[in-house]
Amino acid sequence: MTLLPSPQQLRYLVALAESRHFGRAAQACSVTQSTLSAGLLALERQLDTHILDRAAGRHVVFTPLGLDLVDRGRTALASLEAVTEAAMAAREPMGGPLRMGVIPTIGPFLLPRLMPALRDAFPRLKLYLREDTTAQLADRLSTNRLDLLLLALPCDCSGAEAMPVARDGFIVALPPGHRLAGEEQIPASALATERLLLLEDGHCLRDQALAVCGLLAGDRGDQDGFAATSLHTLVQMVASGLGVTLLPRLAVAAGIAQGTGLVLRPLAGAGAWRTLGLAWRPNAPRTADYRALASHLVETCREALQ
Amino acid sequence: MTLLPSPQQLRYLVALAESRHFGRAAQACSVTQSTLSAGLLALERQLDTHILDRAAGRHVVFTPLGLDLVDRGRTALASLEAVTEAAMAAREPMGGPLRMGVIPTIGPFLLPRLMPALRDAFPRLKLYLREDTTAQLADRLSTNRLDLLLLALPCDCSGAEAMPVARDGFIVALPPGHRLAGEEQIPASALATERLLLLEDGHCLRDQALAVCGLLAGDRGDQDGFAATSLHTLVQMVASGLGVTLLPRLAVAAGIAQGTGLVLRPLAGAGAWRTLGLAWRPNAPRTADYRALASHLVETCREALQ
DNA sequence: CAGCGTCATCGGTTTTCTCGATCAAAATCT
DNA sequence: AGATTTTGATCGAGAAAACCGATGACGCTG
Repeated sequence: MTLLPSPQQLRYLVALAESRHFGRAAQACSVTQSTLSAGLLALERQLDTHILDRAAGRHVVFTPLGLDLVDRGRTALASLEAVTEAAMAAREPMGGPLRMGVIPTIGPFLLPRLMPALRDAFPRLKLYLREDTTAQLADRLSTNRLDLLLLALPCDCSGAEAMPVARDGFIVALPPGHRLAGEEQIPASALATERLLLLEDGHCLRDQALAVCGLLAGDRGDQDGFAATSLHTLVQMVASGLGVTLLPRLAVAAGIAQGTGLVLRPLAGAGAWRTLGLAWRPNAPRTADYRALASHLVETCREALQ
Repeated sequence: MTLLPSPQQLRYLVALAESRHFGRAAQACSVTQSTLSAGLLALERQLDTHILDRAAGRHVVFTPLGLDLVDRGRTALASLEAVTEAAMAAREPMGGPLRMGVIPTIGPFLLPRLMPALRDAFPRLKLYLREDTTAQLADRLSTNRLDLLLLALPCDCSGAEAMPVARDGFIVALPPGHRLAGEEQIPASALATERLLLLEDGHCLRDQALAVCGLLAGDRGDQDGFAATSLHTLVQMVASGLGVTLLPRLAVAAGIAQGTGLVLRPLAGAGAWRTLGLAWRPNAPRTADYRALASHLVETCREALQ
């Protein structure tokens, strides 16, 4: 039988990798520096390898193998945690802390509605939130720093399991008095000749808006070099007559354009929406919780979209 | 900080799941029965759950959660092993034991050549072999019971990383005096009217042979209910005039048809071959070794195919 | 009902883990 | 340069955990 590294030692290892400082790493592990030092030395002795380059002056320097081991240690710890988490989840559903990532074009408009509903439904649920772009969230999901993502599907989170929860329609936002303001609905083709304002690169809404207009990403290169950093600034830009844009109905329903005088018209056409959904690691210990959360989200989204 | 299960406890858990007997499980873990029993109780206490259904009379019965935890424990142990293995692999490349799976239409013809070459090149390598069908091997790869597969690509080992090592051409095997025996090469179309003998279902060579003849699996349903269980029996069947077949060049080069009087002609056409390759789990601790092995295989295959 | 097989429990021993204190070396300050 | 501080390694002692052998409890079997 192989000699396995102890979870403790792995904790020391990854803590050291994160702080690059024995004392602080020890503090993070709630042990003394001597304990952490001895633990790491024991690990090196057990594996019969050098994890740290102790010749390298003052600072903590990992060997190439050391960095590899840090990575593997992290995943090993995560899989150990999955065992206890699965047990906890079975003992009391929706119990422990849940780290959820949300994209900025959903979060501010759905969460204010979602959170109270969840507090009522699952009083013991502790929901930690992080707002970031799809790519960033996907990275954090795959590296076990997030448990659950709320974003637009399909997302290229390799290997993730996803579940759709709602269709979010696109709304065309026009400055007051715009030539299209008279229409009930606006077909995507009518936007081809308009100056279409978009979020800056990295926001999935940008690509989805372009796609629904039949354009490729990069096709339309922010002619004036101005892209908005949030839906709120985007709305302001439209209001100052710089152009038109597409907003998610969710944001409109949450009142993003209130008081701006903008003209809001649904985008016409069959595919004039994007899919919102949850994504998580397959084999995650609490998939049952996630599915329950998803069905709650379906309800909340329906309400939020009127 | 979460309380993690100890690797020891997880070992006890999976050992018990495998033997369903405390005494034998303890023996497998090289501890006494009392130790294993106490360890499992401690685990149940730590996780505050019931893993075993102790009301269930005589035999060891797991709760549903218990079975889930066994599974998660297995993967957690595997990821811990990956840490030590990565260290060992870095210390001495091609060092430790390597569990390789091979399909039956490659193994018997390539391994006799491969093994001596590997022994020379990597004297410290300990290669454990298992011969089985692609599906079985893929299952064992994904459940960490095998490290490396030698098979025909593409294989549907979900999530596996693969590397091609050779093209193995198809050879048409005809009974002596067959009407096609005069040809230099035989086009796939000429086989459409022949009685094509194949391996039984489950062997990938069967599907590949059908595909290269432009037939779908199931198209040709072993009309007489007879399918061979190995290439050797297949050769015997052709020799007794029951029909014709396709053999991998590798098998022919290894002399599978020697002494049978069979007429052997290359199959003509651009796609008249299949790809042999290695497959392994991505993030496996010894991918460097696997790649080195792959390049050795390229050489051995070239030689084996003349 | 006696005997056997199986798992849980108990006391004692060995091993491992951890702490506080101390040391040596490098970095920083004076 | 010399003193001081910072940082990681080391040491001895105490605490905790793992393990073993023996024993107990319970159900199954003959």
